[in-house]
Amino acid sequence: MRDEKYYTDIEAGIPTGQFRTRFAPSPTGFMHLGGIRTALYAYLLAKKHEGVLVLRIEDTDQERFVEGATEVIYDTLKDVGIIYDEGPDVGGPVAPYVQSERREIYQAYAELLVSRGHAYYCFCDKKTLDEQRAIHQASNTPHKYDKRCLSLSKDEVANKLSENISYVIRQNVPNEGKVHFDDAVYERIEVEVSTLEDQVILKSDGLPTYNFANVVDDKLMGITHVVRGNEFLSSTPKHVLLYQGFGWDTPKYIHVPQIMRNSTTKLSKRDGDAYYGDFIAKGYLKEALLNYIVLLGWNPGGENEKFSLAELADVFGVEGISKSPAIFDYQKLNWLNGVYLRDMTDGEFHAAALPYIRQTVKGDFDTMFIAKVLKERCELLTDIPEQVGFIDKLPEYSNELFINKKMKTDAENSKEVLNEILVTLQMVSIWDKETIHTALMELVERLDVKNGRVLWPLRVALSGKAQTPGGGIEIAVILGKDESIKRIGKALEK
RNA sequence: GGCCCGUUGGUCAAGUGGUUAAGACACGGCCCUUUCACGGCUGUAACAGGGGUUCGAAUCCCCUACGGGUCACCA
Repeated sequence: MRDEKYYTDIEAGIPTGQFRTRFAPSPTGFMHLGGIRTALYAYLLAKKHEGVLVLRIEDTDQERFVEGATEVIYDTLKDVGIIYDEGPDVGGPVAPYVQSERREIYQAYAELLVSRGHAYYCFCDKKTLDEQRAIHQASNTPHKYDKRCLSLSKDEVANKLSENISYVIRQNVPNEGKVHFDDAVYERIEVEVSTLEDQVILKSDGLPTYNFANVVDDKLMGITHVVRGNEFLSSTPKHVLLYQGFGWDTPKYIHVPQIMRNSTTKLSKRDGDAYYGDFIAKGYLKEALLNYIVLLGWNPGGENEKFSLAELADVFGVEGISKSPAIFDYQKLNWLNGVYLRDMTDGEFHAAALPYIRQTVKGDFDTMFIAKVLKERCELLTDIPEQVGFIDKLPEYSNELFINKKMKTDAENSKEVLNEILVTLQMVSIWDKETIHTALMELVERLDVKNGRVLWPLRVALSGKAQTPGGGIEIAVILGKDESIKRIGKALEK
């Protein structure tokens, strides 16, 4: 048994008087969208309160260890702009920030809890426990550990320990009474302790379970506000009991609702919609993704929905967090992504779009101009290659495309008009938007028809598509005079 | 199954005893010297159900239904 000084030495470093929150992911190799949102909320609250965000790596499950997984966490947070003030790679006053490096601390605190009667050694092996569980499952009665090891005498425990029998330490939950805590989102939650089990707090490998490490670390790291997913709502009463056992105050809890794929299922790895990387690969801008995510489960109050990270730090607050789960809506994400794209300058958009344009456009074309007309009609960068595919090579198309009810065009009158267009364009000497526009508008006037009668056939002849970035005139500019005339001639052959 | 949480239009959601029940996405219509898109205007569409409390309930209470979470030596 360690003396009091041991504990006071550890606790001496606890920062006080500041708003401290943390993001505590397990290194699985991927960053779940829900996790990023939790991190974001924590970050924003820390910013708002001029506090500190701590990054803590929860790697107490050795079986799940994944090489390079912590780097994924660092990189993703850095990538989206969530800056933490303390963490394994940046240090801080309450290091280490990786749980596997804190095993002595957990062991010491587990022993402290045992000495106070709030925890006890348990020597039951897995087989015994599995059997018990099976019995309860068969009879459909709720399973709870029966506390049999609690009745072991001090000597019995000492003997077993000296015999090196494998053991765990369990929390000793009182037999009756209630526990409650106040959540910033869910308000007061109260449960009967009789519904709680004597959970394992220290595993036989000497490492703590999540529920224990979490409490010890949050206390020792001076965490004042805990932001986490609401899947932890049910285990929070057990945490509260642990705090009480130590004689510590509980932090403020802020449980946030889940992000769902649909009303019954969560976002999943299988559908490729759970991880940050999935979305970046699909062509989403991280700013748009982050902005969308923050809106899932939080309402800004006003009409504005587009926020930069800096703006969010200002307007974000727990009052706006909702209780019910939010369903992830691709349509709205796409829309928001499009908003971000359109808000770029032409230069920025060109830079972002160029790699995608170049996937299908290999020829010598004015990519700056292409990007300009593309910007207004693009929601996802990954849509671009298909959108501009016709530029290099006219795709096969059906004459049906010339038929457009609204434009009052059909195969016959398109043919007539295209002949006129051909003649008109051949006379255009300066091949730019203005000149072509003027020439064609004169044609429209001379034929005494609506614009669409002329421009729709032009678009189809030049692109072989009904939907294109830019209108007929713009496409003509992109393609150049020779190619444009060639394509119109081709259309006339059809 | 026990315990905990949730339920306003297809989706995100405002709303905290008296509102014509916001707004956004999506969808439809109209407009905009070119389809689509962008932009503008406009339309369709909701308080899960049932009991209370109250002069008056989306708002407070109870029940039911549905959905989610949790009940591991995972986090």
